[in-house]
Amino acid sequence: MTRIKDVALAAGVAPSSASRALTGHPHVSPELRARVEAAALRLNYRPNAVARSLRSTGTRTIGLVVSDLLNPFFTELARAVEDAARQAGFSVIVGNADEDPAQQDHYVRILLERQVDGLIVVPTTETSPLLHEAARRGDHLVLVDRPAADVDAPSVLADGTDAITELVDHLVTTGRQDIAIITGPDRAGSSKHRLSAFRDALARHARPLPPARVRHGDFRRSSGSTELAALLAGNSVPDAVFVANGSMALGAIEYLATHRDAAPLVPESLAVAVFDDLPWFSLLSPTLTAIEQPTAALGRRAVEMLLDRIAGRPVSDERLGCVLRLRESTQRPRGVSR
Amino acid sequence: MTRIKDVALAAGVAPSSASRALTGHPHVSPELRARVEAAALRLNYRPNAVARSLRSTGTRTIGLVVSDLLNPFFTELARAVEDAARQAGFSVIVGNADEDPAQQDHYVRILLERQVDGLIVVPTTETSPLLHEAARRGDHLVLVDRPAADVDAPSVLADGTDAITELVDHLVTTGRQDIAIITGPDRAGSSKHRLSAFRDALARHARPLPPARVRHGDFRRSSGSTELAALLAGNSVPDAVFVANGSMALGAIEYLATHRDAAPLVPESLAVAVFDDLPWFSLLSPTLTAIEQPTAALGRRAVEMLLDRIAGRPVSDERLGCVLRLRESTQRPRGVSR
DNA sequence: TGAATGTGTGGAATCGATTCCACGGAATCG
DNA sequence: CGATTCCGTGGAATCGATTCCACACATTCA
Repeated sequence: MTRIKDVALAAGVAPSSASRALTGHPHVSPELRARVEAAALRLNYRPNAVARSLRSTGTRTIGLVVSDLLNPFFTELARAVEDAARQAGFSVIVGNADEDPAQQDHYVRILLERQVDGLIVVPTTETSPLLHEAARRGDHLVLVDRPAADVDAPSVLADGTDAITELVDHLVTTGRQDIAIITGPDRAGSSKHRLSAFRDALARHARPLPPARVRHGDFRRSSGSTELAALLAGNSVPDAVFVANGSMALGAIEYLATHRDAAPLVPESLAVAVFDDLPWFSLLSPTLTAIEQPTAALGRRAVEMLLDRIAGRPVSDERLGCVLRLRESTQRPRGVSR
Repeated sequence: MTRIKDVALAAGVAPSSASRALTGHPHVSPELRARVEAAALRLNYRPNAVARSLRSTGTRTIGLVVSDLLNPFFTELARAVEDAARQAGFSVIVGNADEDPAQQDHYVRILLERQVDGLIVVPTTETSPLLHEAARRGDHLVLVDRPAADVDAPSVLADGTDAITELVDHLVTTGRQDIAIITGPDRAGSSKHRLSAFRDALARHARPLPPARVRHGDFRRSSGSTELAALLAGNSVPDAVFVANGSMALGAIEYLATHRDAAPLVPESLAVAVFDDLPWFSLLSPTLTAIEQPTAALGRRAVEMLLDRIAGRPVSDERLGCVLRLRESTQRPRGVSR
């Protein structure tokens, strides 16, 4: 491997000068710079970023720990983070926690050992000792999509309260009587938040949300099927269901499609709505009512906030709004008024 | 920050001994090891992976450069790679080339500078001077999903020839007369391969594939719409179309959905089939015929091959088969025989 | 019992770059 | 015109860990 020493030798200068020439230091004569650059090119020199990072502080790398890479929402988030990071000259190391707190900790630890300049995390749990400790030690940290109560770090979240309220209003005014929710695990902040926004919205219409109408999935595809099946198994079944993320929605729709004869008709006897909008929702029949999150914006803002933090600029929490996309799956069929 | 020197001091030993104790070196007395471990725990010592990598060779990191992270196929691939890598104790740095050869080169360069132990690349182009050079220099490299003629590196590809042949047979025997293809850019090896398998399969039935029936998209969603629109714009339109990847299929279906009145009926007057199967294809009506790739297996094998290569074990190319999933979108409606 | 081998430990060299410091010469300033 | 600042450069220290080497001591073997 050719090192900077070799380049310096070939150019007839000291290693220190070669380094200055190649990293664009101000006080370098054009003549020397040209000689060094020529030598570097001739020797096909590739700087060793590991050595560089050791001496100078900073790796120009940020770590991203997401809770489930297979969920298209996080894919898009990761993509946005990667994009924004690259534009700022940073690389991204991605860790997939798979909704498992232990695996999340594993990645946080690894990434910190790798001396990432900062960390963007979608916390799988609301309380995490390791994240708490990292924030306390002054590691640069930004939380995204889900809050974490005990971690002292800024967060960027999608605030779905208004959209959820609007959705519930729509369900109630179109005559739905028995409204259920399939939400995520209680340990996830986003899950709790969506549930309470939902409950509050129902309360405004003086509707309670009985425990039997709250199902906790794990945010993964298969739990969408299972939990919907559970809801439909009783002898009194709901006439509307709100699914708290896209992956579980896929599972739920699959359940409906594979049990077409036994399952209630959508939207006639069952309204379906989803938190998180996916491109193919409008290709289904009926098309699927969904709440659209500002996914890419979340990723971009997370990176901006992290870079601010790294640069020592002040950073505060941020909430981005969501938009309700009313489609066929929550429509009362024509003429069936009550 | 606490360094190993501090731990050594606290434990009353030399840094070299501390290092041996913590890295599980064989000749260390249990007593000393215990003292060092206690000190490390007490000081909350976190080893600096950058420094470690500089001295010892290897970063236990592999680089993955994919051509388009938003394509669910690559998401799943990335997920599989990440999974297999983690199990082997490696981290993954992901770069997204966005189907742009320049961006691909950018990432390959960055990742090599970061001293990744190996590189898994989905090449955007069939010939890449930088990859060629990297392979020549002996950097560990594995290509996945698409071949690259001039790069001396092992590859893992999904071989769709049989499935494509089967599909074409099915289209021809169910009476389709005018069969078209929307493939990817010519620079992508996978695109060329799918096109030629398709052409060969037609040729067996003595069917030519006229230039007007071959549309080149860019593998992205929007080009699916545009190219299908172009096919349907002429005064003679095809009665079957094969879309060469999932993202373009999404665009194509969107086009059909938004032009429902003007567009031909599927499958009655237009059969639609896709290379790459996505979970929601069977939720559409009509459900979508697709060729399923062994996506996760591709990712796993790529990692295994890369690790073999790093360990100096011999590695050879691999081809994994695909499966045709016949669904409604290519079915002749009952009674409309010819 | 003497030689050979093995074990546990400390000190110093090392990985490859950046950066601090010093120094000579040029430019600037009062 | 002497003093100060600035510029360009080389040599050496440095980042934090691992690993080579040497040495003291214990063990094994012939």
